[in-house]
Amino acid sequence: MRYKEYKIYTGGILENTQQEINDLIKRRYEELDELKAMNIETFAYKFDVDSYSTEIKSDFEKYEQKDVAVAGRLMAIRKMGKASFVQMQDTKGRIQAYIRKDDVGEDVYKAFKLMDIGDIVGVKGYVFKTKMGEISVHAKELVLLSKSLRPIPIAKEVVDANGNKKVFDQFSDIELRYRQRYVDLIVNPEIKDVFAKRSLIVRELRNFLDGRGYMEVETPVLQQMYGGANAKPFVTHHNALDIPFFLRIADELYLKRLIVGGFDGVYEIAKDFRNEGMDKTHSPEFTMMELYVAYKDYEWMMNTVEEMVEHVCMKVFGTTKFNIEGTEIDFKGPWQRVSMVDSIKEKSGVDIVTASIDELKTELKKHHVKLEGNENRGQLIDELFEAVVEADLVQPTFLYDYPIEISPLAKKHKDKEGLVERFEGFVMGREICNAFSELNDPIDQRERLEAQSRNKEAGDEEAQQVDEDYLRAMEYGLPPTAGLGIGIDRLVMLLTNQSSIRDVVLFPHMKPETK
RNA sequence: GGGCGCGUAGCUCAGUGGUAGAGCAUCUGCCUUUUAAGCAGAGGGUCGGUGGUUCGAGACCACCCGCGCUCACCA
Repeated sequence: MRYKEYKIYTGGILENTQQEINDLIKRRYEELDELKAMNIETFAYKFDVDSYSTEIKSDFEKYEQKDVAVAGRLMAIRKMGKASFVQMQDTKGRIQAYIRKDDVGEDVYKAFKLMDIGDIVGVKGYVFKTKMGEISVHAKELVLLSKSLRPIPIAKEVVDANGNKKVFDQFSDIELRYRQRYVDLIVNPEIKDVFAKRSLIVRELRNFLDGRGYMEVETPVLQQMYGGANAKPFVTHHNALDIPFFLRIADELYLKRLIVGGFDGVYEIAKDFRNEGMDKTHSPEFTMMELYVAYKDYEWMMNTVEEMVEHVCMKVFGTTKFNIEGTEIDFKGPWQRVSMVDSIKEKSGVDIVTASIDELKTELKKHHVKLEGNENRGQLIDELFEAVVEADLVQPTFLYDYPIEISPLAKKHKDKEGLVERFEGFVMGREICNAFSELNDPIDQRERLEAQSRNKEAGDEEAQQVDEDYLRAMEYGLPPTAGLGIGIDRLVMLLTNQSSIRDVVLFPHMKPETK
């Protein structure tokens, strides 16, 4: 790691400190001392902002010669002796301020000379346009709001006549950008848009669901019994009860308990945790939206997903058409619908309804799929689907009717043996949602969970547990119910055209920094 | 976990075995409408870490740490 530790003596504030330090940081601490010696407040309490950079620039006629109060981080300082220009970056963008000794006063200008790129300042003054045509604030007052004690990895940028921004020496080290996202956000402000879009996407999901009358609820993160998905959990310990707790891997079983309890439509948008590997599409904690609606089935849910995604696209982006990694994708419904049986038959010629285990294995071998040897029929079919079909599901597509073995919480198909009423939505070859007609027969459910439990004993670490309380709830009566799960991170990845989950998560997990 | 690649100044990067470099940033001086401001000068390094090869290692070898891509695993 590039993290360094020094112990230095400056005779000042840094005496006997133990922290990352270099000449640039040392210099800033010295400036801090000098400013304090001048009775300058180096960390202020408040500043009343009344205007923002982009608004002043986009509505110049209204602001011209008017007094404004702006605040932001100094991103460029151009000193020309007794007058200077600075670029201030506020939450919306950047604006130039003109600092003239004659206007702000000798003392303030002297203090200004001790300010650095990265410092947060407030400026009060009037709006004008320079000789070169740049809309600026002519400062009458300049105050330091927060002294920055670390050099920020500043890049210079130039905007050409066409409005295209070119950045020089951009802060681009991926590791540092993730580890110090706060710096990334300062110096690469365009990424803020991805997170703003994420926020809007979640808001519009809520608006859609609330508009349908479904109730948002909160269910336990800490669970004595985990379930609702096949995954390895995180384990923690509750001291007072002296028992282990699992961090939830899904909301499903609690939400369906609420359907039992008489809520007809409930949803939750929350973090799930799975103790598995991390890569471009997997994060150990991720955000899931789950929705359960009583008296509906999976076909109804397909329509709902189409409407929901279309709603989000239109509200947030104003269109259903997206260019994702160079491919034109249209989320407008109706989406293509194809059964797993038909899609595999079309791509490989294999009829998974009649094929024997050996035939499935032979076909998988043709596609170079490595098997452990103990896969059941459903798992083999799923493998075959992933090998021959999944990557080709580019435009939004519902794939429906899954093998029963890999769907222990889904209702048996009303007339197709060995299958359940389940679908997943795919875009760009990636799964974006998973849904089914919920299994509401407690006797069937017990058999399925016990089969899972046997798998677990046979070594399947991700098999589900037999949740007796959930089975008890089901015995009281779960109405026919349609359920849905959407991975929010992956949906945001698609809609914002980001190829890594880490680029839609503000603080992605990293291995510890070593000193 | 396997394979490939990367790690040099605050940032972005050169440096193919012989005195550690550039641009920006920083510091000093000049400069009252500049804008990748300019001009003149200066400082700044455990070359990710530990061993090894060599007269000599930033470079070569081994191991370790971190990051990326990819495969495996996996929602």
